[in-house]
Amino acid sequence: MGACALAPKSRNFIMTHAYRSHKCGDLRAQHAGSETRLSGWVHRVRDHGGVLFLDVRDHYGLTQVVADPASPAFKIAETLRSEWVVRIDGKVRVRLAGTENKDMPTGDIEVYATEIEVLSQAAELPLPVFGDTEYPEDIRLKYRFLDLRRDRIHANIMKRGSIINSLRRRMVDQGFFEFQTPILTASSPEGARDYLVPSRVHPGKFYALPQAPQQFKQLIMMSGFDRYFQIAPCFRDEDARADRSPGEFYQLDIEMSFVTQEDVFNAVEPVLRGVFEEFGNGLPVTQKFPHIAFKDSVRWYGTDKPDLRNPIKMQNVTEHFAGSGFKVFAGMIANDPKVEVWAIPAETGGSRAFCDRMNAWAQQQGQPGLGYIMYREEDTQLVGAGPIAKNIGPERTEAIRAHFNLHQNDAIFFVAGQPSKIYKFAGEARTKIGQDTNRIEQNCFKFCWIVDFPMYEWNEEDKKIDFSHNPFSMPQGGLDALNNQDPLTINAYQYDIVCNGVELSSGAIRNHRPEVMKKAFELAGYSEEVLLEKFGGMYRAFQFGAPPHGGIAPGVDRIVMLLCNEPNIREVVLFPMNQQAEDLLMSAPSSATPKQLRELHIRLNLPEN
RNA sequence: GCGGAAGUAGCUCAGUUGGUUAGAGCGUCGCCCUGUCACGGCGAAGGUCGCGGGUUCGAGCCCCGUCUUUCGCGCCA
Repeated sequence: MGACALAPKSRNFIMTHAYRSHKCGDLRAQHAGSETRLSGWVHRVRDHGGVLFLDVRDHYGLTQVVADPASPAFKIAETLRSEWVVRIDGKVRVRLAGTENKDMPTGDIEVYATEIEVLSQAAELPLPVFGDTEYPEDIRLKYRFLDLRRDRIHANIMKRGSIINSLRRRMVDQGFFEFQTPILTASSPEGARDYLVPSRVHPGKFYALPQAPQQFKQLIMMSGFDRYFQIAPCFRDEDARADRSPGEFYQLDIEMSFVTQEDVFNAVEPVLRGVFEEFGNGLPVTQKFPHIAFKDSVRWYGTDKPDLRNPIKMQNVTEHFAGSGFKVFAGMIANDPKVEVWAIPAETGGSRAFCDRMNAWAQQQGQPGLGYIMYREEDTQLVGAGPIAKNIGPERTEAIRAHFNLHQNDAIFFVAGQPSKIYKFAGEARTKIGQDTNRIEQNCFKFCWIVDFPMYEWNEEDKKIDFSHNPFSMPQGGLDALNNQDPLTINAYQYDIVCNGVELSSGAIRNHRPEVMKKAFELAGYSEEVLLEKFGGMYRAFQFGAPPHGGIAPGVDRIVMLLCNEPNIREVVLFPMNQQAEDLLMSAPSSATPKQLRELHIRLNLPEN
């Protein structure tokens, strides 16, 4: 470190700084014999009566300080407690032979204290900094400043910062430019619930915090800029999940002009791959992200965010069951042309115990059960066992085996029904089978693009067509498709990046043609008036020469979660809110004063109790 | 809004079938200890068992309600 290389050995220089000549991670054997001044927190005290050890910690590291009765600092040293803040003057010396600590970078030396000044005392700790015990969330959040002193989360937050720096550098290196978009803006009628901010100047009117800078980044393209990015705060008033902060989160927001979908992929893929290679502790990262159509992803993996570390790929095996002796499936297929049978191969799952366990699990999930065939060797022949194999007969059993190239002691499970009703359960079964047969690859980052999302979906509740994702996406086939195709069959130039089953980002090539946009909204039941009223600024901009453009927005918090190997987003956020969207440290949200409310022309109408 | 789990000392947890004075480790306080790095030893303080109600001769334990935290569902274009 620079400081240690520059620090001269003269005592005079050391005393020119009030708090430190070195940081707590600086000192090495080469410094032995020199004077030093350290400041930091008392991490741990080991008092042997005649000799006393203090581990002194700062942001940079830990140094062992020693005092004995011969030292003038001894009396004060004996009074020190955990997390007090101290300034230590002393002499660096090599530790006695055999007492070095190989686990500490500074473990070859210690500082013999000659003077100790207590800079701050600490009350009894509600949350110990030392050690790696788990603590309840509310205490950690209330005393976040103590929690953040702890190793793991301190390192996570630093890693987060480094990752964001790296993302910025990689974007800038590719010719992107960072823009700032407004925080106080207009409510957008689609999507998540908005956070509203009352206007003092305009009684009864409200700003909204942006759910994402979506419209702004498109307007930046229409304003003649190109290659926008921003580490953008986004605000959504929706409930939390382990991987979803309530209230606010950050996106690497990106938009580019004159691009096709491939151009966006080529810009973003190296950034993510690079950052995962840089910060992923050397774990292998997918080199070329495969493209998987939304439709295929659902059929193969039962989800639009597949975990490709799980090698299991489902297949449609309806033909093997149509007209077969397994009457349950055969009957379903005969009665409803939409019914399909999906098969989930389970290598090494061919034991009665495993299949029964899966079946019981399925019933616990509210399913009638989970049919299966087990393959076993009998008289050098591979045969199928279990009720289904008996019912469909050896020929079909063998055809299914051959289709999946199954071997002895493998099994295969079946789910039947309309795809839209079974895909979710089938996906869960795939995950469970992968986990329970130990087939999920560990220690790697498996990426893919999910492409060709449907433009619309059927809203069963309101009996109408809805935008399935982003209403600003360009439909594949353009106006022609909107005019002539069944809307539910139209795909959009809309895509997601998925890593290890985590949806990292979604993006789209935008709809930049006003007539296409008008038609697209019309199909979802919105008139031009609504379009003008809700998206007036952007719709107007489309009338004055909008470039073709598109973008994407990877979620920064989730990237950091994956790279820190943390299952909970609060472990990678400095000052997170709890699940009820409360900041227990700052006590937010809190009541407003009557004066504040009066200025804002707000009268409260609180619920009972 | 709904469902699962948890709530016992400052902190992490144990607590048997409902039965005497609710325990341990860490921390705190006091005493001892000259080579520890999870230092060690002796001792002490520290509890409305989340809260309210019920059942019972008797409740940390059983029942009902409620609050808090968390995980999931809904929600998140």
